[in-house]
Amino acid sequence: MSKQSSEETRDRLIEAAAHTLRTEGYAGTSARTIAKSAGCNSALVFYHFGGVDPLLLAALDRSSAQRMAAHREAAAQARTLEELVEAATAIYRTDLEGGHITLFTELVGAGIARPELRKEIVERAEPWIDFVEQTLDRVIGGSPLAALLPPRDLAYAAITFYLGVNLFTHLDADRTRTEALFGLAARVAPRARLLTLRLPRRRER
Amino acid sequence: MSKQSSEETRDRLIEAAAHTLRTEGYAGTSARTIAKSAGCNSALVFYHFGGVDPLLLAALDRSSAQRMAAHREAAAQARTLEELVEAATAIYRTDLEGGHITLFTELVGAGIARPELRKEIVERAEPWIDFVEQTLDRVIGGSPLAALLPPRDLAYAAITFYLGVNLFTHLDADRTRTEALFGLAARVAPRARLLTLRLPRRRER
Amino acid sequence: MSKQSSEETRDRLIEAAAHTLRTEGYAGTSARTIAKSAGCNSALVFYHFGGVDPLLLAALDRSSAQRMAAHREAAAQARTLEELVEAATAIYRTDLEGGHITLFTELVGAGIARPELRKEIVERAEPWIDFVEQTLDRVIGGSPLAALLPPRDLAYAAITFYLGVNLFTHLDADRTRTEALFGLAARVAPRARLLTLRLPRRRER
Amino acid sequence: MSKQSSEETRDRLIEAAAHTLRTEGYAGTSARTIAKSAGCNSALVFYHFGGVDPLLLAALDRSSAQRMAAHREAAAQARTLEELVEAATAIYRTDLEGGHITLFTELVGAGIARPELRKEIVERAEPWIDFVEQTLDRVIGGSPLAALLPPRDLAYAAITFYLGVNLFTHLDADRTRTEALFGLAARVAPRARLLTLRLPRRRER
DNA sequence: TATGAATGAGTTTTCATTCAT
DNA sequence: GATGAATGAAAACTCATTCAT
Repeated sequence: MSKQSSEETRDRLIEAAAHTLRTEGYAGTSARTIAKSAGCNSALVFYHFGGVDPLLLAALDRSSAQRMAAHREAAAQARTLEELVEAATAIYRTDLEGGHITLFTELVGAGIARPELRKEIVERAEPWIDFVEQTLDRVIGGSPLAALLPPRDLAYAAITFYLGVNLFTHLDADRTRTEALFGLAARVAPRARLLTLRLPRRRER
Repeated sequence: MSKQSSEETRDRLIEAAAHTLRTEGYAGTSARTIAKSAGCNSALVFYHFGGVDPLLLAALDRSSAQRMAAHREAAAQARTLEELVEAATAIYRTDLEGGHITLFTELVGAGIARPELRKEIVERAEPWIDFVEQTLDRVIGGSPLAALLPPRDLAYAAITFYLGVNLFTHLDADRTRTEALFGLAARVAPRARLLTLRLPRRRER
Repeated sequence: MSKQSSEETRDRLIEAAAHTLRTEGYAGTSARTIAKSAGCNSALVFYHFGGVDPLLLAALDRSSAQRMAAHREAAAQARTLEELVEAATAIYRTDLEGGHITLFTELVGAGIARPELRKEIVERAEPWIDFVEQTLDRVIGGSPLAALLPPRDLAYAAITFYLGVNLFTHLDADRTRTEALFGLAARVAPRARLLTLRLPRRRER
Repeated sequence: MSKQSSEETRDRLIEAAAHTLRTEGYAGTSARTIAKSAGCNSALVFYHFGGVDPLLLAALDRSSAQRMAAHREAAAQARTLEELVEAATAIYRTDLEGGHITLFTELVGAGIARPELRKEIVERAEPWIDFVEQTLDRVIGGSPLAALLPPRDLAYAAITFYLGVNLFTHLDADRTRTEALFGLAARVAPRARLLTLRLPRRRER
């Protein structure tokens, strides 16, 4: 019926995969449901991507690429830890509205139960850890704080935390709780450098 | 063939469910695989528990009850934030070795894609948030630190973080990274009260 | 818990079977659903009756016995064909309200698909054919009408018709249609004897 | 293994469904038994028809279409009520031999216990009521008999009766009884117009 | 008499995947 | 490139039935 370019079909499938994953969840996402949403035959999922999971990973990659470009720019503006927390908060809200969190979390959830997926997911987290590390290094690198909290570890902590936040946001309908976490971070960030002061002898408690 | 007490069979099924979930993941866990592992007929899963998910939740409940008892005791020993971080680190290691993290994380992962499960999982997280809050309240309640970091919010942060840690531990084979996070916490904890000092005017960066 | 007499339990099961059949239909009637409604263990269905179908037949027998007693009395009042049609109409309405039609029709429907049941059902129709035949014989026996329409055949026709009526009443929500059938019979009955007049030569149509 | 045209497979499935329903009854008719009889995979029942019941209804529709075409022609030949009864008798015998009665009655029986099926079955009875009404209207319309026995009501009575006949034929192995019913009708039909004569005063009985 | 545990066979349904066209 | 037919495996779940107690 339709003589479309390969590229266009792949594109439609990726969009449909992302959409289905976001609206139906991984459990409701199959070659058929994706294909129906894309308006094409489900065999194309295998023809173009080799399977359902590779297609979903392609959707994740597209989502990640978009976010990475946008977030890199946003993070580049931050000069202090406070600004960085502000940026992270904005990033979280953008990700949430854009459905990226849902997309990502659904795949993480699926990966938990499927070793093949697991590997792919973890690989795709590395660039983000690097990104956060580089950003932290730029902002606090060389400072006494960086000596106490090495950017690499801090990056890993941030990503781990963000993963938990994503999960909770997804599981729990109550958004105020996750928002409170960013509020907490905003209150701590400007004080973080205090952590590097000389520690007075502690009075017995 | 052999008529056993209900309790014993239920017990075997719960153990088998936990074991299957830990070794095969949620994707490999079905009434059949559980029953095979328990050495009984798969219809018993429905007879005794009404379905697969209720059985898995029963397994989670058993795991949670055991952990809650043990961890409550461990946490009760902690008098300072440092000791609390130490306790949390020990808890994490115990949970990891005991397979509790895998069990819990598999169910969280499954819950992501299944709204019915989601509800149950979130409900089962509440007692843990309460537990952490109470513990924090006992240790830092009334201090200036508690004013900056309200135990309720901190508890939520801790659980969120722990959730992220569980996930990463489960996804990523490399355990040194998660261990590093606890090391970070151990270095920060004794300095946390510095955060409450008066903030000197910041030099322009 | 309850030490009841065998008779009482059988009774409760029979009532429960009738009730379940009426409200849930044969498809929703199993040893378990009946037992639950009777408030006893489903194994008792087999202990007391040997299976689900024998129990349902027992329920049918009880229903039939009640109806036969009542209907025999009602039919005995009828002296003419008109009165007999009136009585039949009343019987239909009573059966409908009493749930007998549902009970019977559900079993007939089940019997259609199950040869073992079929036999039992047919056997249980015989006394009714006899009853109708006897009644017709009393009312029109010896008359010219009986020569044209032998009571035995007429009885079989009536039962067949009643079976069809039961079925349609059960399948079709619109009761006015079946009511119209009885209206038709009421109009024909007083004229039936006209059928026995000498047939005039027919004009070509 | 072998890729055939959709039409051919659908056809085989419909034939197999009709055959299974006729020989095994609704209780013995499942996606598996049908597919085995059709020599194909049982998933095709769902692929092509969406379920077992839709397939069975398709089989009924095919059977009905064939019968409607043939019976319409046969009924069109009848000019008098006698001829109509003859035609109906022939129709009954044809339906019986062709297995249509079994097919239809099995589905009616199944519909009794299944509300979803019920609706479909009743809908499929309407065209037959219309057909009988039209035929009666053509044959006795405008006559005094039609005033006494309105074709619409008579059609409903005929279908109800035929339903009962189908049922009894199906339940009871003894065909002579149902044959006797048609004999009865054959004797009454030529006399039916007598019903419209003026009713003489009845002697007290 | 009554119970509840247990079983095996059966059901519908969905899925990833392959393949001829 | 794209389609629709086909397949086999697997899922959750229900049922009649048996049996030790």
